[in-house]
Amino acid sequence: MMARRRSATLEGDTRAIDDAASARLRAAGQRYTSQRRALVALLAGAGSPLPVPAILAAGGGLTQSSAYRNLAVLEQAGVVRRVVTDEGFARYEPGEDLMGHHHHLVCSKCGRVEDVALSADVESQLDRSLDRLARGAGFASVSHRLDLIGICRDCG
Amino acid sequence: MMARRRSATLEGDTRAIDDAASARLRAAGQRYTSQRRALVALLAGAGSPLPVPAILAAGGGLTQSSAYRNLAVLEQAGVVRRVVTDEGFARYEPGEDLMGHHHHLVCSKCGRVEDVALSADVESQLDRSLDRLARGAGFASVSHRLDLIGICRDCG
DNA sequence: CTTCCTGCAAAAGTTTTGCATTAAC
DNA sequence: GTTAATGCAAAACTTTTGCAGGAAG
Repeated sequence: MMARRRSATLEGDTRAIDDAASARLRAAGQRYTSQRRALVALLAGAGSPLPVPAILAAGGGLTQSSAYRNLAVLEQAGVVRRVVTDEGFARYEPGEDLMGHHHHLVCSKCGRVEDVALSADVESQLDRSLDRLARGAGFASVSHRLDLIGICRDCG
Repeated sequence: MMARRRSATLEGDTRAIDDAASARLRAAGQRYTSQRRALVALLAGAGSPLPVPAILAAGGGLTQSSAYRNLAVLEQAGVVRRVVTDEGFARYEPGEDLMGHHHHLVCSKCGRVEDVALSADVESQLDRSLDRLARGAGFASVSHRLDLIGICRDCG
């Protein structure tokens, strides 16, 4: 079955994500330590962006300060992405090009966050519209962040 | 010239926004004090969402705690909206139905935020797609938040 | 006069930083 | 061996809360 949609990204492939992370950190002059490896594996397997407390609770045995420091390094290397919601704290997920471009369904009651993808044609039409809009406003090299806010099945 | 696009919202009309704010606060059992009036006027005239330090610096003479408390009250009454970016602090703007539905152009270098609107047809097609997507995931009553991230003319 | 709002001060929460120690290359 | 990563503790920062005094209805 080759029905899985083709993609230029590494999607759920943990091994490939690990390799990419290694290469990018090396390129950035950073070491790929076991803590960082564990962080990347945890985020890659999570299916939704994780807040720092959840990362600490996952048992990797890392300190709060190391978590923040390593996440910052991984973010700068383009391996992870910092996701903000209106919860008052940040969440982290693998970078766009590792996970594939996607959006978030956010429950406004419980804060639950789920990954979702837009269909390719809607996404590309949106991209074109946003590009035009941004150019008109003098903004360059535009990406976008689209979140859906609603009530999840458990809270509804 | 009446070329200004028709809209069901109050858009830039400060007087109408003030009246609406008054009505909503009364309906919520809250008073429309001079501080709150000043807050609403400030946000309505700003053209982009303001962080609390900027609100304090605007000279209204209000305290930090009063600013946060009043913004929370105004948010619950549906008069203002709390906007989160990845800056580590929140910004505030007049509520959607007062300002009109719009999005934000965010400069990833300097943090500058500008209001922009999508064309009506792109917006409505997007709405339909997102509704379908959310329903499929079991989410109800969905709104969306779309930000464009790029480099502004001053930073480019 | 009763209720809510305001200011001041302290607390709570997340994230950052300093410094000595340990691990990676 | 040299350089960078880690743990612990303290600090910085945004936001929230307690409480006494003051304004609004």
